[in-house]
Amino acid sequence: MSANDNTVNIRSNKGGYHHGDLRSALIETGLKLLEQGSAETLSLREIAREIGVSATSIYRHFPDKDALLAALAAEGMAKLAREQKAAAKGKDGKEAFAEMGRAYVRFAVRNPALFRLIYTSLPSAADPNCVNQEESPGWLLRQSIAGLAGEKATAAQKRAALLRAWSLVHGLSMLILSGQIAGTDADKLIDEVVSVDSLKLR
Amino acid sequence: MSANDNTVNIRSNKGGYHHGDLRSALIETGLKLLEQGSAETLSLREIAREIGVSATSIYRHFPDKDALLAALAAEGMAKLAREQKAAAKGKDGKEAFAEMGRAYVRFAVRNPALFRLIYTSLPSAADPNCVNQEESPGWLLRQSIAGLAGEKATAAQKRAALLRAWSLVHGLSMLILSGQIAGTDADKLIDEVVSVDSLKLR
DNA sequence: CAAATAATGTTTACAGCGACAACATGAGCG
DNA sequence: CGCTCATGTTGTCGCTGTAAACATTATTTG
Repeated sequence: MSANDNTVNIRSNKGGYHHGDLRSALIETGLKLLEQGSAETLSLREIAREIGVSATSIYRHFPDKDALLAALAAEGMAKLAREQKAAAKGKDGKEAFAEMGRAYVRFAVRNPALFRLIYTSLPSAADPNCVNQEESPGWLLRQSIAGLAGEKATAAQKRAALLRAWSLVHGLSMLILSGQIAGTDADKLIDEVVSVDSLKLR
Repeated sequence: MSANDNTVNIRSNKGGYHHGDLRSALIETGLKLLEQGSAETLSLREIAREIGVSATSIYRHFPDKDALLAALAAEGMAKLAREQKAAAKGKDGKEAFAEMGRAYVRFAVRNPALFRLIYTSLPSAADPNCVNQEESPGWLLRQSIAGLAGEKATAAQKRAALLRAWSLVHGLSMLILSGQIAGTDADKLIDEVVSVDSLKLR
């Protein structure tokens, strides 16, 4: 369920001094604690405590807190991208896009702290070598939109369409998370907003 | 430029023990420091230091840090609403709405930390007695959209139109702030996205 | 296989933070 | 003038992130 999906070659805590796969454990528990609190209330010491390891051991795997948070964000981004793909699987065209949008908002609602973290742009996340590429949610939306925008759409038109689509789902997600949209069912909201007709695609 | 616009009836630090209008000073300096750092990096002690007052004096005016942040957020919300109004002044219909959208995004870009704070929903900001009403940006958008949506639009249609419009500008703002939209001119982005045609208004 | 070396985890320590309690000051009212 | 209470201060606590020095184990190498 976590980290890099290698079936964790740990002996998990064979008995003592060395943990085995602390790095994965850090990310895993980090994500877990993120489910019950924001990224700001998340503390390195709490993670360490949870794992049962000294507070400073973290620094053998990450230069500082931001680096760990960046790793969590990358993990979350991959998870979001996976869910988007899964939601659109089997569909194509308009429906594929709509399903991706739904998956996007649903992810935000179900993982508020993680979602916020993803889009909080710590300095480290702006690294050019970072995951801002193939696996990013924006990329996936781009692909689905590109197919939608029609053959004779210019590059600029496609770009604008992507921008509108992404802004729409992202904005809806954020507004829901910040409690600005009073107690309405999230799923209904998604359908109201993420209807392909609402995007000027061509 | 700050607080509640009352021309600060302070003697500003007449010489000693009592400051005069610490509460306003706290908000003012809080907003100032927010311009060069996030809400998380903002510390009560730093604000106090800046004003030249002891760290704990803050607690004579706010129960805790969240309360001060909530006050800053309220201040920011009012400022945003003011700029929206000003931008739409003299215009009406589609243009009024477009100008409001532009003002919204522009505000976000120019006041990133403050904008984020506004939509961070501290528990205190969820208070029912809070400013979530008339002066809120959402409310203003609602008004302009209501006018746009046509006479025979149902309430549900109007609600959906508002939701789409707000999501669009909010999402664009957030994406820009999080650095997801690579180095393009913000003003151009606004015009690309916030074109009334892109909203399914009727 | 044994010794050197590198990787990983621990202990100790420090400064900065938010917050509480006890105390000091002085403004406003009788 | 003197009381009172709002406002500002000092001292302290437990928490945080993180640096330095040290301990333990894995891994490489002779």
